[in-house]
Amino acid sequence: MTARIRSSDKLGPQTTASTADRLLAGAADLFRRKGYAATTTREISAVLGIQNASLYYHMEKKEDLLYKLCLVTLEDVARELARTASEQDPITRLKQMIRGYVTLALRDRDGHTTMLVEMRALSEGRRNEIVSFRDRNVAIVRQTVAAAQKSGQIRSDITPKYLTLAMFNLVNWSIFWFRPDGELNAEQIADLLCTIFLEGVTLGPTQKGSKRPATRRRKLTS
Amino acid sequence: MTARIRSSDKLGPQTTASTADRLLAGAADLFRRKGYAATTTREISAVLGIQNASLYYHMEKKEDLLYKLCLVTLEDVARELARTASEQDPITRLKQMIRGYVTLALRDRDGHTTMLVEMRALSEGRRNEIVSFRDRNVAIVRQTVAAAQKSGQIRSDITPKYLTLAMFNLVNWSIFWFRPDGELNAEQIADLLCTIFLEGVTLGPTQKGSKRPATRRRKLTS
DNA sequence: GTCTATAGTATGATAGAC
DNA sequence: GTCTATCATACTATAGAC
Repeated sequence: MTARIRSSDKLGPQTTASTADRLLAGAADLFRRKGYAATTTREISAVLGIQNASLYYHMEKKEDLLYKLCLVTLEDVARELARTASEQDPITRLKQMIRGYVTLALRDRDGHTTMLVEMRALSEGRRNEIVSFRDRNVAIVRQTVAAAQKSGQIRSDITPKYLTLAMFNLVNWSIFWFRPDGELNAEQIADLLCTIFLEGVTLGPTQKGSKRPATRRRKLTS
Repeated sequence: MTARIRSSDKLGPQTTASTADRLLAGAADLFRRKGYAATTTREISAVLGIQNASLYYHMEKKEDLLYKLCLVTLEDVARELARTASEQDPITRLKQMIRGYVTLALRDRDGHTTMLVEMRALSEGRRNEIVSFRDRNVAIVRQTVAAAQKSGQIRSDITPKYLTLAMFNLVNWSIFWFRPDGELNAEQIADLLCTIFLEGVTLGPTQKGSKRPATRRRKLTS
């Protein structure tokens, strides 16, 4: 079982990664930056330093790369969500899910962006498979949202469906603007988005910072 | 000055739209569903019921369609944001901006999705132009966010930059899952997201619905 | 303003040597 | 496992008739 290589992995000078892994990582990088359709197999092979034809020893067709990327990325998400299974308190579990998911997605923007926006380029059968995999992951979050409603920890005037959609809205778009060398790292963005999702941005109508002082006193961004 | 045709516009049976307008609308629809690179000029011409070559009477090259779409979509956004200029109260203005923007984006998903995700396919010069146009729009929102902080209406432990990014996160991703024939219409989604952004999802630590009863009493989704 | 015909190029993929 | 050479196809865009 060899680990996949992500652009975020800081590889040592003499790292040996299998060609299959470097292929997937290189393709993910190009797919995120240029899109799947606009990326040519020649560009992918150039990243590996091999000829276009040599790619076809490692894959059958270009679409295989996209499919595999979607699959392993969704497996990462499923694994991350499963890590929270032991937590009994719904709201604590939801926080763990959000933080874990955001951190994961921002650390592997290539895979997540490709999976989320290039999924449509897959053949119908594979697309259906990937979509239902994604939906299963979303359903796990939604169940936790519903549990947090039942325990009276989060608002119930909005259905779990839309609360969950709003949560993914809030976190997913980050993959488009996050920069690994920016002022905030992945964990900090995760905390920030988690806080906004849970608390919102409004203070009391007139008084400043009087409402939820515990989280309001320390600055979250500089 | 002829109005652009959007897929959301309910055209009467004998509507006459210029070929240029139908071209832009047809391209936007394809670009959103398949992506810019994966959409061929033959598919675009087929939507208009003309031959591939006939397209080139209306444009110079395929990229012109993408450029024009980005431009008119950003002009729509600028116009929508400008409509709030008369409002003096920062938080009220911010609400108007969010509701107006979400409603606009969801009504013209073709244009907004294309602008937001296919922008990268533009030539460098045009892309820079479009990016700075978008950034000017974002800056207008950010100023209002900053004003709402100064007036003590929203939290100041997060910088205007990240509050604004979080806001656009929350609203932009909706273009990917919103369906015009879904259970909630554009205005309802706009209200819902606006509420979550302002209030968050958390209720008090133990007591149910005791915190912000005014907005919590009526159900926002069924 | 749309047509037919086609040029010119780039693409995904294969064949077969090493 | 990678190479050179190349095929077959699809694409954007142009030329010129109507």
